[in-house]
Amino acid sequence: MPAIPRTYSRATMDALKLLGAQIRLARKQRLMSEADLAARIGISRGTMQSIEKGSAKVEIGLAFEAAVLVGVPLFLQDSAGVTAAIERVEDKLALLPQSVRRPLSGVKDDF
Amino acid sequence: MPAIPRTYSRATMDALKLLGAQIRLARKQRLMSEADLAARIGISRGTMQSIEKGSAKVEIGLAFEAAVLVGVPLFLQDSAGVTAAIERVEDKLALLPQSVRRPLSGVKDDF
DNA sequence: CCTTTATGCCCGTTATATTAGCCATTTCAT
DNA sequence: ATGAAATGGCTAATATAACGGGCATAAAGG
Repeated sequence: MPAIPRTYSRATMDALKLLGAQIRLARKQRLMSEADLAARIGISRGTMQSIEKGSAKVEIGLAFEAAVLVGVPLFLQDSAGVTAAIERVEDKLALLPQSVRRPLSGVKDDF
Repeated sequence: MPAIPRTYSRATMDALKLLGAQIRLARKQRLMSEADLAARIGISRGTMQSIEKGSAKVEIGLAFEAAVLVGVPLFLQDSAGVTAAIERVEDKLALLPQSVRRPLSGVKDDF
C-alpha cells in the first residue's frame, strides 16, 4: 500500500467523471458493449470499466483511445484544430526562457 | 517487455502532446520549475517530465492534476460548466437501456 | 417465460509505471 | 565570468495498474 493513498482535486475528479460518462454514453449510442470497446482498444473489460467509472489511475493513453474510438472530443471540438493548437502552444513556449528561474527579489507569482 | 508494445491513434497522441505542451507552457508562465510543480502534486520530477512530454503511460489523474494546478482547462473552457455537463451526460445516459444489445438483424452503427 | 448477453465486482498474477537518486549539461542571474 | 539552479536522461527498486478468469445479477429479445 501507498504510505499515503494520494488525493486528487475536485476539478480533476470532475473532469475524470465527465470523460468517463461521455465515453459510456457514446459507447451505448453506438450499441457497443464494454467488451466490444475494450477489445477494439486492446484492453481488458475491467480496465474499460475503470475508465468509464472515471478512475484516476488508468493510463491516460487508454482513456484517450476510448474517447477517440467512440467519438468523444478531447479538449477541442474540432479535431482538425488540435495540431494547430499544438503549434501555437509550442510557439509560445519557444519565446520563453528554456529554464525558469525566479529572481531573488520578490516577484508577482501570477498574472 | 510487453508481447505487443501497444499502439495509440494519431488523435490520442496529438491530444496528449497538446496537453503536455499546455502544461509546460502554463508552468513556465507561472515561474515554476519542474520540481516545484512535481512537489505540489506529490510526484517525482521524472513523472512530471513524462506528463509534459505527452507520454501515454502516465496516470490520467496525475496529468489532470498538473493541468488543473497550472490552470490548463480540461475539456471545457469554463470550469463551472463541468458539473453541469456531467449532469447533462448522465441524464442522457439514464434514458438509454442499462445494457446495450444489438438486435440480431443488421443495424446502423452510427448516427 | 427462458435464454442469452451485458454488466458489476472480486482475486491472484504479471506487466509496468513511479520513484529516488545520480550525473551531465544547459541556462539564467549576478 | 561563474556559480546556482533547471533541465535531460539514465538506473535499480518498488508500488501498482492491467490482466485473465470466474461468479452473480440484471436485463433485453426471442
